[in-house]
Amino acid sequence: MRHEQLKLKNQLCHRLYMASNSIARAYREPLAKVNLTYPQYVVMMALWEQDKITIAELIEKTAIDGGAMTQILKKMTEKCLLSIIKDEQDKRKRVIKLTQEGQKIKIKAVDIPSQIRCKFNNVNSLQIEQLVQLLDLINHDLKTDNR
Amino acid sequence: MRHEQLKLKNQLCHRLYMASNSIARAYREPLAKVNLTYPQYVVMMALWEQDKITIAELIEKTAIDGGAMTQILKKMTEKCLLSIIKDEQDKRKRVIKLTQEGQKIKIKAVDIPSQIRCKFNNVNSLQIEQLVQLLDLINHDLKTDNR
DNA sequence: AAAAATTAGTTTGCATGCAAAATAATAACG
DNA sequence: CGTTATTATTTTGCATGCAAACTAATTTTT
Repeated sequence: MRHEQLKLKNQLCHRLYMASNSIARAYREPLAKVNLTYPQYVVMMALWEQDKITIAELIEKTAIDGGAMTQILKKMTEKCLLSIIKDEQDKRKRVIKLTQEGQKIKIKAVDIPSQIRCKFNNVNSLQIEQLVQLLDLINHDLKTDNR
Repeated sequence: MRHEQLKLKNQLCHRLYMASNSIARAYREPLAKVNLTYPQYVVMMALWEQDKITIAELIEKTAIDGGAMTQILKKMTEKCLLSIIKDEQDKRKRVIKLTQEGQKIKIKAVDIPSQIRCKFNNVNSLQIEQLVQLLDLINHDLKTDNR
């Protein structure tokens, strides 16, 4: 029966909506201690993995919206976490580079993911692994679709 | 090794972030045809399930932020989808009631979830079921924590 | 080489999500 | 019964997510 599908509790999208919001909320407090918002943290993680990358590459890695990225990078520049350098070869491009301050914060932020994971009392590692794989399938299907 | 955890592709939160955003994006186009945003649609689904409920109950069911809810309901009132009625017993409370227009839209919106599900070419029903169950575990652990 | 198309980023406007402060009304308490 | 605490909602301020329009620089066409 189609109306059964319309119930909120049967909707994958609503589960994702809640899970995504509540995980972001869980990150908020620990991230506040290092003065970062969640998307800013995502940018930091991308740069800790690979520094000196283009804004376009950063958008690709983080899946953060381009318009939002401009604002996020501006604020992070003001906090002296990174600097935005013009590319001399291609003057349209800009390269993002962590400052020493930005590199140092990594030490404080390394433990945050495991702190969050501690909150999952009723979810074991195997289940998290399954969850990640299933989300990958979803992400893959929707990525190829949205174009 | 702890630094391995910091990689974006190993982070549950980032998968959720991407999946939640891309599902919401997938809903955008079909919802635009019935002139609804995603959170507005969530409110509609809650009301189709049970009409004439309190704002607090609506917040509970939808997990939408209270501050946002006020704005969402205001816009939906302007679109004549629902009306906000003062509760005479307890004048702090307000009851939300669908208009005829709001009830009618259900017919057009019933098929949207299955339209989205069609996009999951590489995910079968069993996997979606698993995903929903795992997300429930996450949501449960984080809900009991965030208080 | 000049026009057209494409690419990299930025800006703008609208709709949340969220924390915190503010309101209004009801319940609790001494 | 009047003061205090609690509850239901709203308001405010900040940080995105997203679509669409816009700018600047580079590449492709003709």
